[in-house]
Amino acid sequence: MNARSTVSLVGDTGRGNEAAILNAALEAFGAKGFHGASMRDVARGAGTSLSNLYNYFPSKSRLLAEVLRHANDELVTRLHVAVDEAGDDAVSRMREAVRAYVRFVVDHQLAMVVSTNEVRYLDGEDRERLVVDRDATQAVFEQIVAQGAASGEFRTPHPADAARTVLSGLAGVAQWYRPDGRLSRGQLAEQQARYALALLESPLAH
Amino acid sequence: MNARSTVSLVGDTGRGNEAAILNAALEAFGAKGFHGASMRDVARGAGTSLSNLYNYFPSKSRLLAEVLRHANDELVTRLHVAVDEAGDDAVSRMREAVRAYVRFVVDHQLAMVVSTNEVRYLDGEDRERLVVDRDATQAVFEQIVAQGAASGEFRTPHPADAARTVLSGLAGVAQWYRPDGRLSRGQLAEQQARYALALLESPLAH
Amino acid sequence: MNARSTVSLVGDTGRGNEAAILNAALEAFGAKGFHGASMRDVARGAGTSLSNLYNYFPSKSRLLAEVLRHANDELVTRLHVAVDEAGDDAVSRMREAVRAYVRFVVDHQLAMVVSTNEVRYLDGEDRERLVVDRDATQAVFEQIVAQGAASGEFRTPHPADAARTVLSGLAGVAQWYRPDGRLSRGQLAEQQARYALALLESPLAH
Amino acid sequence: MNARSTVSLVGDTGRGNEAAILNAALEAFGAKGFHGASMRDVARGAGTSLSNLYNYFPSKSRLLAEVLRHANDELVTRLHVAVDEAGDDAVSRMREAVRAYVRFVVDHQLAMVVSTNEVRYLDGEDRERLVVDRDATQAVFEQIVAQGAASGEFRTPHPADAARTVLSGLAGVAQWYRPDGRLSRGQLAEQQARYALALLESPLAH
DNA sequence: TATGAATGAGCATTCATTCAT
DNA sequence: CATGAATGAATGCTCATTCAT
Repeated sequence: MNARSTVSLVGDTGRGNEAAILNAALEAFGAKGFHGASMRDVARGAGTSLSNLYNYFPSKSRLLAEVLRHANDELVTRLHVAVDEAGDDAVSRMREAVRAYVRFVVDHQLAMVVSTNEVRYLDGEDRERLVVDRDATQAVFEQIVAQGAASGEFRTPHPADAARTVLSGLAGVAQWYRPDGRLSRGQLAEQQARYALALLESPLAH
Repeated sequence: MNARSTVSLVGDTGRGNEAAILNAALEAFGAKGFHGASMRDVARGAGTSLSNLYNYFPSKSRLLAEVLRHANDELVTRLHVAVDEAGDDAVSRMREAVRAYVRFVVDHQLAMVVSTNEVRYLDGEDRERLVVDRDATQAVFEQIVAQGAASGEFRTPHPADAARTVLSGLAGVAQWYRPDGRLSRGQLAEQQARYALALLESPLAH
Repeated sequence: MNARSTVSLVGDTGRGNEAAILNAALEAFGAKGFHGASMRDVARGAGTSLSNLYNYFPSKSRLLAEVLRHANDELVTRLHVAVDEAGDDAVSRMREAVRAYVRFVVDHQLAMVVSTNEVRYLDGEDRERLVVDRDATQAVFEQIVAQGAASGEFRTPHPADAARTVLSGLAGVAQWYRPDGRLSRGQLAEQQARYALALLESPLAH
Repeated sequence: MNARSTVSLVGDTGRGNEAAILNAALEAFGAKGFHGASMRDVARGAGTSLSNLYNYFPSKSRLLAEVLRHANDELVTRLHVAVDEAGDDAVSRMREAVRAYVRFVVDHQLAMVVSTNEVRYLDGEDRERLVVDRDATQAVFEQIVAQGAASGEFRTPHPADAARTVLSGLAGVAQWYRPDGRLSRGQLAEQQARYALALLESPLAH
């Protein structure tokens, strides 16, 4: 009941082996880390030749950047859909945001882990771009917290700090989650939502 | 007022260059990651020759293990002192535990970051030993949460899950903390304590 | 008249630098021994880069194994041709076998020396394979001795022991032979044949 | 009946750890070859520290030289004793020489193997000295063969060549001998003596 | 004698990347 | 797009040797 076969992060891009390479890179970076994984590892995983990698990505670093971009895009998309479909109050919106985040972590744990652990190895320009994209996610949460603080739904002071702490906890899920764990995907999402709302000192939450 | 010059994690061990090597390794692994940093980097940082490193540690992997062991020992020691000196109620104990943890993160952020990011590169045996040691820390938090749940101080269900989430958030601090940030060390500790108690649904906490 | 420029052991294999690498390895291992010669020595001798060696052979040990395999193949081939072309009696067959062996030693002394001295450094699996191949050579001699013993051509008891001793002496030739020595290739072969037949106690031999 | 526990080549020299070091070096060079064995291996085997080795021998190369010198001294001594105690005729003398040689091979196989395989790694001067010492051994055999050729006991022409071939075969014994083999030490010696005399075309030998 | 710490050179091997085809 | 061969730089690690004690 609990099982959920992880699905490839990147679907066919309409460009030959591109998706296979990106997914193999995700796998390799996830298993051995950016510096621990070699381009040969990636090529082997993608079922293509080493040199062919360079027909798609000009460098290992750019390959990592693309992997992380795809991961972040997927997360952001899910987040926006969830928040848009939620009710108007901050509690509902936060609950849906947390749920969506947790579901992403469960569906694409490896992508989440790699995103967390390997950003630091991005080249300057790519790093900055990703930081900006990540800030968008953070902004979603901050805005909800701020809304709740204004409406009295959340009593925590310093909305930005609190939002960051909530996100820290959510990102942390990827580090310990195991698909065969006690909680189902839905239960895990529910639990994390409760933690978030409690942390934000929502008087109605429990 | 906010500044606090980070102090070496490892003090003189009474064995030649050992402390210098451990501290240089921490620095190097922190800056470039385990696989990104070379033994030459470590040697340079320690002011000794590459080959001399191997008179102290038989491999890069064992060097990492020793760095992480020292870091964890320091954290565990601080934690136990803090909890022992706290009052008897769960709220006080949790507050002190969180404060001690945050102070460790601030004092030894690099050690904390490396501990979080590079454990995965430990060899089998070393990995297991560290996991055991880490579980001791987790046990401290779990026990406090369980105590609070029993006494009614915390209303959160599933003490173990909640404790893990609190710890996730605290470990996360090391990833974004900057010494020149808005909050002083004490304020940061206070804030995190509040988040933790709120998350645990302590009715008296705020 | 005596000179005979040693010819490369390995001819073009149709795969880029492979033959050049094998021959350079033979030269290097012969000059400095397996552990005394470095892959850099081999690369230099083959006129290619160090790293390119690994596009052909996955390790120094496997490179040695291939060198020895080529050497043994050549010896075995020559031996079989010689014995097949000899008369039916044991004396003729032994004489031709010894002659062929000696000619191989003279033509590929280095290969012979390396085969003798460096087998021990082969990895388990490669070692076993070569031992099997070598046993084939020994079997050729044993069988001839056995035939001669049965027909009365050789009066030595224990054909297997005698065959081994003959082979020991032949292999020993590679250790002291000098191309500028007193005896020509043919004379040397003749002399060794006489020694072998005498050792086997062939009444007609002299 | 066949067993004969190999005894240390070098007995106490009256100089601290010297004998232990020499024997450990023999063991190490025998197991891994001169370049494959490290001074650390030798130190470990001798139960002393790495640096202490240099109080006894100024270099690895000189250590090898001393090992080989001790081995050759023992062989030469045994050989001279055997020949001196033999009768006056060439056949008896040759038989005793071969017997003594074989017994040395059996008693100190490792020393024999190392002598054969690692001489080539000796430094110029040490190499020359050992070659001279070895020539003494060869001279013993040559002289016996020459005597036998003169007296008609041996009918082989070219005494020097024949002597060399006999010695080649004897040295070869060390490469294949196993203490648990079919033949006892005495039987092996007898067999080799028969081979030698046959090779030398001694009409009375069989 | 004996040791532990130190070192510079060297080792086999792997790396990301390039290029001719 | 795809490949196999090629390369220079780097990697973790070991080496014989030295030296202060």
